[in-house]
Amino acid sequence: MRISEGVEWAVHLCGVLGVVRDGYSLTAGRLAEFHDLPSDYLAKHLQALSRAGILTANRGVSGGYRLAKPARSITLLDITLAIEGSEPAFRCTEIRRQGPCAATPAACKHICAIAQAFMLAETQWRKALASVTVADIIRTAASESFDRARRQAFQDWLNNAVK
Amino acid sequence: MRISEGVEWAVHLCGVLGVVRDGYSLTAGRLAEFHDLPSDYLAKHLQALSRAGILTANRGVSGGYRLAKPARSITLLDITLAIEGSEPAFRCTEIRRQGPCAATPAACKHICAIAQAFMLAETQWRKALASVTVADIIRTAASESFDRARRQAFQDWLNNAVK
DNA sequence: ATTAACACGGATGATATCTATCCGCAATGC
DNA sequence: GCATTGCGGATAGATATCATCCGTGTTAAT
Repeated sequence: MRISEGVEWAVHLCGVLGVVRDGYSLTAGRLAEFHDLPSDYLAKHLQALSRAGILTANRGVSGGYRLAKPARSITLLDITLAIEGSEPAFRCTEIRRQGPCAATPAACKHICAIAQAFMLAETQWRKALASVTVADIIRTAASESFDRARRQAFQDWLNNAVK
Repeated sequence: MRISEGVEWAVHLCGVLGVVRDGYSLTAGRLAEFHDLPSDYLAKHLQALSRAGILTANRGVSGGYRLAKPARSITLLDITLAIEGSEPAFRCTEIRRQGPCAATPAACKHICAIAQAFMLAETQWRKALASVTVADIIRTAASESFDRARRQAFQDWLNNAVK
């Protein structure tokens, strides 16, 4: 069981887009450059975020991506579901209906207790992710992972990269 | 992101083993038969459960598997970790250290806020799974998925399969 | 002692998913 | 027009999951 790397990329880059001045945007190429990621592949993920309504994309020579809504309104769950899809991690295959003591359709009126438990666990997981927004990430990262020099380098890079 | 089918199989079959009379056991072949699963592949998972101390295995002509501890002491988390391994689903690749504004080692003193959030979500997921035991599953399944006929068929099958 | 039944681990292959790249198309601003 | 960019499809390689087979060691019954 593993979450794809694309989720990590997407959250990081939503954080970057969250500090871009209103009305400006960054291209897929620039976003890839920022964390040295494979540009074409990252583009796929950005397109998924766009389809999910998390980013707004603009085509053409002055195009690029920006957040489709305020950073405080985008949760880690939103991003995760956009990249990974919304199917649950646990997929009940109803094996209770197989074998010599197979449950009859009538006996399967209730959802399997095992599936139930895993679904509940996944709900907890989703709740936790839904409680953290891109704005939260930006705030924490700004105070914990950006010293003076990096903050300056970031601003310089942004000013040059933004369109 | 998906949990392997083996987890579902393992929980179901731990439930079966949980109602076997003390001192008796079931072979991998019998367990596979019960839910019509690929016997050889299931065997791999049973071996993993054995290595994890969830099942006790006995070799030889009258061998087989039984629960290594009471059903109330085996959680869904125990089983999941035994099958899936204990690595977290979210693997931080520290991309903040890459690119033109890479964070210095000093700035990475704190864990990345993103990794932190995903780890916390995963902790919630684990908590939920740790709060459900095989005994709970047996109890719920018995009352919800076993009508009179199936209960009887199950007892008959067990009496014949057990050793 | 021989035999049959069983768990165990390694090796191997098939299938699916993830990662990555490339291409043509459509849209946009100069 | 023309360069730049997002978009989706096609493709291929890498990795993980699913599945099978085989030799070995162990056990109990004959």
